[in-house]
Amino acid sequence: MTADEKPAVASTRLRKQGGVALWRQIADGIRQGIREGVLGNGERLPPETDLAERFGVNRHTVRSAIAALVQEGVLRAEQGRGTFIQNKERIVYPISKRTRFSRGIDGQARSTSGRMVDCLTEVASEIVATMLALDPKSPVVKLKSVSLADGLPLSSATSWFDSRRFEGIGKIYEKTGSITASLAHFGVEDYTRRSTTISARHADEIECRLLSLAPGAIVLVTKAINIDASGKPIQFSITRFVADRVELSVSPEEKLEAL
Amino acid sequence: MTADEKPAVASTRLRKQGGVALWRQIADGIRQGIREGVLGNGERLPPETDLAERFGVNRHTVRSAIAALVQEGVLRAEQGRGTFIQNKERIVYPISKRTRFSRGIDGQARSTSGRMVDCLTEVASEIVATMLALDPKSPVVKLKSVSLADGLPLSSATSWFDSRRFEGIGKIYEKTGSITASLAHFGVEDYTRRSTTISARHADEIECRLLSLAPGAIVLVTKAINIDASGKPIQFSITRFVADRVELSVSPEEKLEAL
DNA sequence: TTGAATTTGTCCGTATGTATT
DNA sequence: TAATACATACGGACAAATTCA
Repeated sequence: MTADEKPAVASTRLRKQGGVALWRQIADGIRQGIREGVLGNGERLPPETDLAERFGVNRHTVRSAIAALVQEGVLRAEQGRGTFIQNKERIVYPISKRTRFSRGIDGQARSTSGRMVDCLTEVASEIVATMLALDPKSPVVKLKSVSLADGLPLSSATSWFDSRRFEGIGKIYEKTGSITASLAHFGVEDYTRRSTTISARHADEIECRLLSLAPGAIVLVTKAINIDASGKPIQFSITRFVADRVELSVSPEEKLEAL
Repeated sequence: MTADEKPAVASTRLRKQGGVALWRQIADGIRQGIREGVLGNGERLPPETDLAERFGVNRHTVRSAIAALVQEGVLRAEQGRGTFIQNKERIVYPISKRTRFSRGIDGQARSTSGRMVDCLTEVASEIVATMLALDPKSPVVKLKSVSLADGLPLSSATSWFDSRRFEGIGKIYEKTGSITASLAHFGVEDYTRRSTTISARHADEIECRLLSLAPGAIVLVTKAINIDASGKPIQFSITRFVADRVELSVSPEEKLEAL
């Protein structure tokens, strides 16, 4: 280790002041260091023990600060390796009358892919039946999938289809990796989005596992209904986007119609 | 304390098992208790010391679990009072060509109000100038406001307007509490939304203070451009919604046009 | 392949501060 | 004022994952 290496973070010895908790002051210090560009994307933070010594606090106090920044998505901690600055560039995902997954993120990532996680036929819940305008307890196909961009998980989607109209859509999707192509296989030439609702919350355990997220990560949740040319609902889907990697864009129709 | 009070949470003595951290097991236990309705909305959790004893762990271990659930928005901790179950009902906020704040949440809350936080004239940043289609470094009015529903903060918005066209819009907004009314005062009969982008992240310190949020809370961030009848941008705004209280709805135009 | 060093993760115990009741 | 309950900070110990000689 060289003696004159640049200080990764300000090392001003902190003391209780102004009623602001020490761990908050440390978190702010690291956040500022990142904003000022002292620490670039992907770079490694000094070990917790070093930081503790520099700030003149216990290791646990530094850990509280780091934990908060991991929650915010500013840092990423890896056991045995270190703590790193987290890239925050987001892929823009357009939501419009003609929302299509592959079209949406086309060109923004070097590679995109989709993988089916699960597919089964079940009895429609009250919500699903309403969304698909089916009789209560109609059989529906439930299809769960994960999409990746540049090898990293981007979103996880659960879709429901009328089982009588789209029986076996899971197998088609498994082959094509595309909802649009799968629907076309059943004679759906075109479909449009009737409605989308958007909310945000922390990812639960299952989502963390499926999307390789740290506990406490945020997901952007969209619930959407797609309808065919005659206006009949054909797909109800709940998609959980990794909030750190995605920005949704509600664009005017004309732009995408031109495609 | 009565001897036969209902157990607020399962009190199975936990031990290291399956490689799952103790504090995670406890968090899952509490989460499950809420899902199963053992703990209702607003009810108080037993004190940390009690929980620690019941689970057979140190108080800090329980604190880790509670901290995670506070982050998730499941619980709310109040120093000196206790820890409570957090209400999670959301207000639906429609986003469409004719997005209007007051119209949007009308009828979903008993009362709504807006308050101006700050208003000043500044030189447009590169982004703001681009969004408003102004020459670089043009003077712009920056207006910051907070909206409440049923007395609780719902969102905080920062808007920019061309200072030459909308000079003094701050004073009008302060009186009317409505952007639509303020713009009408400057002869803008009608305006529509050109674009909206939506992302989610943790609230920063300033947002936590302004919106009365616990550190670690999530905000849904929308960036929007409104244009007048001739297509000229008149407002660029960044709105931070409290994610626990809001769900955005991208609705087809026809519905709101009918209003 | 092994094993030591490094680094983050979990848990315990204790003490003190601060807000509420 | 006193008791209660959450917040912060310190110290120590060991586990688990990674890296590297």
